[in-house]
Amino acid sequence: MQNTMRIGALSQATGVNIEAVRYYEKCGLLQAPARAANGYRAYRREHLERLAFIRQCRSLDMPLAAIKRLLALADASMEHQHGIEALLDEQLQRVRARMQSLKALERHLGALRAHCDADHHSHPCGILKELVAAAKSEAKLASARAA
Amino acid sequence: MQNTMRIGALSQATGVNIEAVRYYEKCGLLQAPARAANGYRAYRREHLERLAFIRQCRSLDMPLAAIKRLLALADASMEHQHGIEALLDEQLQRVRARMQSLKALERHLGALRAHCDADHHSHPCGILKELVAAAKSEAKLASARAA
DNA sequence: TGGAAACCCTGTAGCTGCTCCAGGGTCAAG
DNA sequence: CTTGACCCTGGAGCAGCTACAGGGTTTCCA
Repeated sequence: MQNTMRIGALSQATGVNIEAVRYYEKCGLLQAPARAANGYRAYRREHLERLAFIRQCRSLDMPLAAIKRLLALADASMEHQHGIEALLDEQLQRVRARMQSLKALERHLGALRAHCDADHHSHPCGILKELVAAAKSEAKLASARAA
Repeated sequence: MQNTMRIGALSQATGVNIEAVRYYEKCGLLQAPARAANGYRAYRREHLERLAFIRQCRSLDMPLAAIKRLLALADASMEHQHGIEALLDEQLQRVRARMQSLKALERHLGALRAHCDADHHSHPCGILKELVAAAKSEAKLASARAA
């Protein structure tokens, strides 16, 4: 038995889109596999594992460049503890920063939405007025800055 | 006095990049302004206000398409309360969903990082082992699925 | 044995929301 | 008269894919 699989099988097995698999190869994340006589890619177990690894990292929302660095570290040796911690911390920071701004955003949107509900009965669309008013006062400041 | 401004002034006043201003015009968010004899764009107060409005919305992280819809509603009349609420709710949902996934992500990363600290003294790089192991077991499942 | 369906290949264009650049024209100050 | 600051258009680039188009190959069933 030859334990190789074609791209379709790999895709099916991992749940990774065929085009994405080829994309990872093009970016140098997934090793280029051997080719069959007809030019079809012939993947082996190591590819499957590496692809799974990539997806693990992607599920942690790491950018491809970071994964590439991580793979380089892993390929080189297991000794680069420090680099890996740094990578992870970096990623954690990205995530936390993004979450902070989303929280602020949620408060903002929530306030706007509440305003709308409150106004609802008396007069139409407080939200839009709110946004427009905010924009106008911004605009006023802006034209002041300009002058 | 003619109270028109050129793109540079508008950009300066609002803090919006010149290229972004032109981009908004191209996308149909910002009305195309009149042109001076030399072809330069001549903006007026209404443009400034609209640009400020767009930025307000962008600061709420609304996609341009949503802002466009909102502007259409606003231009048509103030009566479309319902559409606007829906738009806002939609946006709120996007934000909350994204936040949920970021929270899960943070837990994940945090756990991994803690694992690393714990292992630190005994043997090198628990994280990488962790990730590799996860990838391998995923790969095993995957090849089972494939067979 | 024939022919359709399912698979594979490469290369390119599209998505979002900009940013940056090349290769020009315009205008005021020194 | 030239230098520098401003403006124009059109196109490429970023991430991380996805979705073609336009070909070749394999497989299965009658």
